[in-house]
Amino acid sequence: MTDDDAAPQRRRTWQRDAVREALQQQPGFVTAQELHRLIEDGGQRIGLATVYRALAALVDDDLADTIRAEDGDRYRFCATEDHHHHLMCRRCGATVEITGDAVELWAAQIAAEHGFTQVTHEFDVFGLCRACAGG
Amino acid sequence: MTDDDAAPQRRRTWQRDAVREALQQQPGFVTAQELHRLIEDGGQRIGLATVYRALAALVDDDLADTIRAEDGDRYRFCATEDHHHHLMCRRCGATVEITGDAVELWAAQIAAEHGFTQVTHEFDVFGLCRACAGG
DNA sequence: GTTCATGCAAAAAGTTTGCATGATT
DNA sequence: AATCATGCAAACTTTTTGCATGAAC
Repeated sequence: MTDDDAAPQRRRTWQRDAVREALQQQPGFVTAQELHRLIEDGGQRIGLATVYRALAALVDDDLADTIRAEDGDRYRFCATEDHHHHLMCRRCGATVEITGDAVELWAAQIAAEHGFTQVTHEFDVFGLCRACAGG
Repeated sequence: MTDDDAAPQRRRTWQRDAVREALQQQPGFVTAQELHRLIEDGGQRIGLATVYRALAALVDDDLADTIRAEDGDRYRFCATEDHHHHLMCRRCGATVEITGDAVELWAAQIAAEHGFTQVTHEFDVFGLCRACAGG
């Protein structure tokens, strides 16, 4: 049960700050590459690998959230520390964060019943938002 | 509203049959590569690209379903079987089908609350099964 | 001064595509 | 005979990693 929570002594660099800030400024989900372009368009030169590493660190620290999209993994700043899920519009990408303790518990229970450990789960709801469905 | 349902005249080949059959025999989600290996292990030589193309055709014909996993896109045969979810071992791939009316209802309710329509959802639980957790 | 982060380029990993050959209708 | 599918390899995309340099502690 050795947690890999052994906080690996995170150093503050302007690159990491830039990634976090750029991520926070985004309303929705962005890919690492989009974020990289955003930062460079802002006049700061930064390596793509650094963006990936910074994002991985943020996710590891539960400060960012990730989902897998068609064009790659998308990240979003996520101050809420709880695990939560998303309701996303298939058409315009509008996203609503949803939390559901019931589902968390249910997933854990199902897993336990079957003897599974180190459980994670993915739960996302897709649909058409009112605006996009709009007649 | 022009659907791209212009069925492009699909020809029957043993490769396409093999892919469909192999997919149907899998209880859970499989990657194209896993499917490719399964077919070849079954004694039939088939190109990986062919497996990808066959899967794309099945998805296009609504005969298969896809989700994005850590190790790539995973497919499952999806002929009108009722909606259910999976508990899958990250290590050995053992899969348990789980049903949860509560979650179905909850998803629908959340979506409705936010004015979303034409709702679908993905819910899968991943963990280590007892055997793989071993020790 | 030590340790960790950066940046680049190369490597992985998964998927798609071009093209000549072969199979299906 | 005319198409469409296959197979291979090469191209592509996204993400990760090795390693030398540079920054943070």
